[in-house]
Amino acid sequence: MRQSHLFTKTKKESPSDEVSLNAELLIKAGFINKEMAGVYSYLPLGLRVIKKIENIIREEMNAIGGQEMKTSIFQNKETWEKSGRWSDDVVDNWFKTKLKNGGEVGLSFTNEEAHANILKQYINSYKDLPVYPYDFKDIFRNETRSKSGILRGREFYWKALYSFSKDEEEHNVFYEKAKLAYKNIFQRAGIGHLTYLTFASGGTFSKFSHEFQTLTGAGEDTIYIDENKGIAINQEVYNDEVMESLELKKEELVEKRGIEVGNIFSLGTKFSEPFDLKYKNQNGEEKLVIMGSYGIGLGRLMGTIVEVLSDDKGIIWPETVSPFKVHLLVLGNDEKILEEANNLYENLLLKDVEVLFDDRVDVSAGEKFADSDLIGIPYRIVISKRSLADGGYEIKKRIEDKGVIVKGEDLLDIIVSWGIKI
RNA sequence: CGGGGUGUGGUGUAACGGCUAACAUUCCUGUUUUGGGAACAGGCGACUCCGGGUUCGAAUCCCGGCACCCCGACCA
Repeated sequence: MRQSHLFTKTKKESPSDEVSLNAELLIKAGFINKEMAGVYSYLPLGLRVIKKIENIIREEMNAIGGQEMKTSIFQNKETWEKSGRWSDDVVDNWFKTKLKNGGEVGLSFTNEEAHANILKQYINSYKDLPVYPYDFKDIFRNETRSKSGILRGREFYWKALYSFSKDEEEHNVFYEKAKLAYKNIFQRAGIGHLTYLTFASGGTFSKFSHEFQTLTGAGEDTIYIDENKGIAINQEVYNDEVMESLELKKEELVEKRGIEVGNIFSLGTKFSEPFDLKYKNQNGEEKLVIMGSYGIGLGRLMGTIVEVLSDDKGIIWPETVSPFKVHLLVLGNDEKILEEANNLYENLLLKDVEVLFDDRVDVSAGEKFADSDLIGIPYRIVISKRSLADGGYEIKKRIEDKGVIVKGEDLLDIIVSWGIKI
C-alpha cells in the first residue's frame, strides 16, 4: 500500500486521555481511534493486525477440528432464560435493548447459550460427536470500569470455541489439544516467551480453569510463576492444595503481574442440562453432552503485544502480526530515485511481499524514519541518493540500529534469508 | 459502585477574577530544503464540556450534571 493513500497519519503528541502504553502507541501511530471509554475503532493499519491475529487463531482452531461459524450479536431472551442468565440480577453487564414490538434483545456478552442452542438441533446421536464450533465476533459488556486501552473494553472482538463431547474422557483429550493450540497461537503471535499456562479459578462453572497469562506490568492479575516449568498459579487459587497438585514448590514461585490473553475451561453439563442437550449412545441410552469453552480476545492480544514489544520510538511488531512485512521509504524528490523506488515497490507486490511504501513527497527523511519506527513494521528498506551512491538499498530490521546496503538484484534473496515469508 | 484527578482550536499545552483567550503542532499558500520529527513568510481553525449561580466583569470562584483517566470493588 502507498502511504500517500493511507488516510491515517501519525501524531507527535500523546493523547491526554490515555495513560496505557498500548493505547498511546496505537493511537499515535494511527492503528485505532478512541470513540469513548472502552470503545475503539480499528483503522486500516489496526485492522490488518487484527486480521493477522485472526488468521493465526483460525489456522490453529481448524487444525484441532474447529468449525468456524458466525453467531448473531443479538441474543434471544428465551434462550438465556433457559440457562438462568437473562436476569440483570444474575448478569450485571448485559447491554439490552427494547424491540419496537415490545420484546427485548440482548447483545452477546458471551456465547455458551448461542452455541448450545444451535447445536441442540444437530446433536442426536453419538455419531454426531464430538464437534467443535467456533466463531469470531464482537462482544459487548457493560463494564463498570473499562481501562487500560484495548485491554479491557466494553466492546471487543473475540474468538470463542465450544467443545461438545460424549464424555469426560473425550472432553479431556480435546482439552489438552486446545492447550497446545493455544500455546502455538501465543508463540506465533510473538509473545510465547512471556506467556504462561496458568492454573486459575473455574468461576461458576467448574472448580478450576486454565488461563494464558502474559507477563506485563499492565496486567490485571497477580500470578505466581515457575520459570523452569513454564507454568503459573493465579493468586485466586494460590494455596497449598493447588501447589501440591501441580507439584510446585512455594520457594520456586515468583510473583508477577500478568494479563489474561486466553482462557480455557471445562463446562461439564452446566449448559447441556438446561438446554436438554443429549445424545443417544450405542446402547440407545440418553446421555448429556460434555462441554468446554475456549476464548481469546483479539483486541486484548493485540494490545498485549504492544505492551510487551515496543521501545521509546514506537511499536515493534512481530513479523507474524505486523500490518506489513516491509516498510519501503524513498527519500528526496529526485525523479530517477522515485522511479527506482516505484519499480521496487511494484516488484515486491509481484512477489506478494506485503509492503507499505512511503512514497510521500515533501516529507523529510527524519519524519519518515520517525513514522516508520512508530508504526513498527519489522523490516525497513530505504532508497535514497545516499543508498544508491553506496551501491543499492539500505535494509534494516526494526529491532536493530544499523542497516546494511544491498544491491537491488539481491534484495529479495536477502529478505528471504531474513525469514520473511513471501 | 466507592475514592482521587482532569475537562481550553483537530492534537498537546498556557493564561492573577480584568485588553481581541496565547504558544506549539496539524492543516492551507509560497520560497527553499530531503539520512533522524527541516527553515522562513503568510493564512484557516475556539460559544474555554453542558446547565445554573456569584460578580461591574468568569476559561478562572460556587452548585449541579456529563465525559475522560487512575486506584479499589466487580469481571461468563
